[in-house]
Amino acid sequence: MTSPRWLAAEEQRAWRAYLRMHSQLDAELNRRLQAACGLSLSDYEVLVLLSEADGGRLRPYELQRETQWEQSRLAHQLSRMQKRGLVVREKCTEDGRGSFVVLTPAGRAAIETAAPRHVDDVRRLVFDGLDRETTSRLELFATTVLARLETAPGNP
Amino acid sequence: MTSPRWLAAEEQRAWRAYLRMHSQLDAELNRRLQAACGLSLSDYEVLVLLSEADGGRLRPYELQRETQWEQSRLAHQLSRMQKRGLVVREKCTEDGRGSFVVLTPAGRAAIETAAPRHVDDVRRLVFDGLDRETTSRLELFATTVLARLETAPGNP
DNA sequence: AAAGATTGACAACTCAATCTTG
DNA sequence: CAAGATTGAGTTGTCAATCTTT
Repeated sequence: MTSPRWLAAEEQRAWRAYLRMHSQLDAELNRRLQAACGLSLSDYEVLVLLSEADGGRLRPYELQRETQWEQSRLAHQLSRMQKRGLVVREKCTEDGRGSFVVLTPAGRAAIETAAPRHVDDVRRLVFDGLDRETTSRLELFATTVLARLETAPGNP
Repeated sequence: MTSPRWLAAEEQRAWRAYLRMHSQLDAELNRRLQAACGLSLSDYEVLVLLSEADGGRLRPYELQRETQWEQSRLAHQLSRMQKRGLVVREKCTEDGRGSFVVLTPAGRAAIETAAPRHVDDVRRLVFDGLDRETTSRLELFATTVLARLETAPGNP
């Protein structure tokens, strides 16, 4: 039995700063998107994927693959968006089990209004402050952790 | 009227990787903490702050300052934790408007069990994969964005 | 009125269960 | 049974309103 391996001082600082930064940034981006366009970041993510897809239509499982959300989270999200008229669901003729999610004109209008604004928020709050080296390290950090998550051993 | 300034390709990649990484990591840390200790990350955060405080007691506004949460989020969180016996609220005699949040023995036991496990998860999923330079850049990234958030201009 | 704090209504997420078709 | 997808119950977070004390 070994005593717990705590984080080194630099790691502690980095971790606490990271946690605080993320929650603040996420909240701020959400507030702005909500205030300016009446969309949440989740709405935005779905709308972006649909707008980039051929015909503005995707199968739910494709959306799930891209977003990496829980299946039921996606279903609830789509139901809410449908109720607000941003998307509609259609039956899939090829596979009777499946369905399609289709961007409505209102949904397309929403994302076209929201995208430039949101990108501008991200640019100003994040990337305008970062040099190339820090940006590239950010990507390295993210991809490194993602790789570790994929091979994640359960708690032994 | 200028056309929107989109993100550069490296920025896009870094941003998308960052978003995906965070949501995956957050979910995984939450699942592990929940499975092993029956605590959420929010519970954990409150318990850490209380356990580091003198007498295991803090005023709600102090918790709010540290967590940077919305006032009502904190109040709801504390009510739930109180219902589960992790904390209790006491009246503040000095200031009739205020109250104290106090760690119970059960709350202290919970954080003492959870902390080493959770730190281990963070170490294994994150820091064991990062070299000193990347860790230091992570802190720089976080503090830079935090600084920008503090001077955040509204959407002009 | 402002500070400290709580409440209620509603929105969003998680987990487990369910339904339908392949 | 497995794949694609949805539903319902319970938890957590947000916003606006409220209450009490300074």
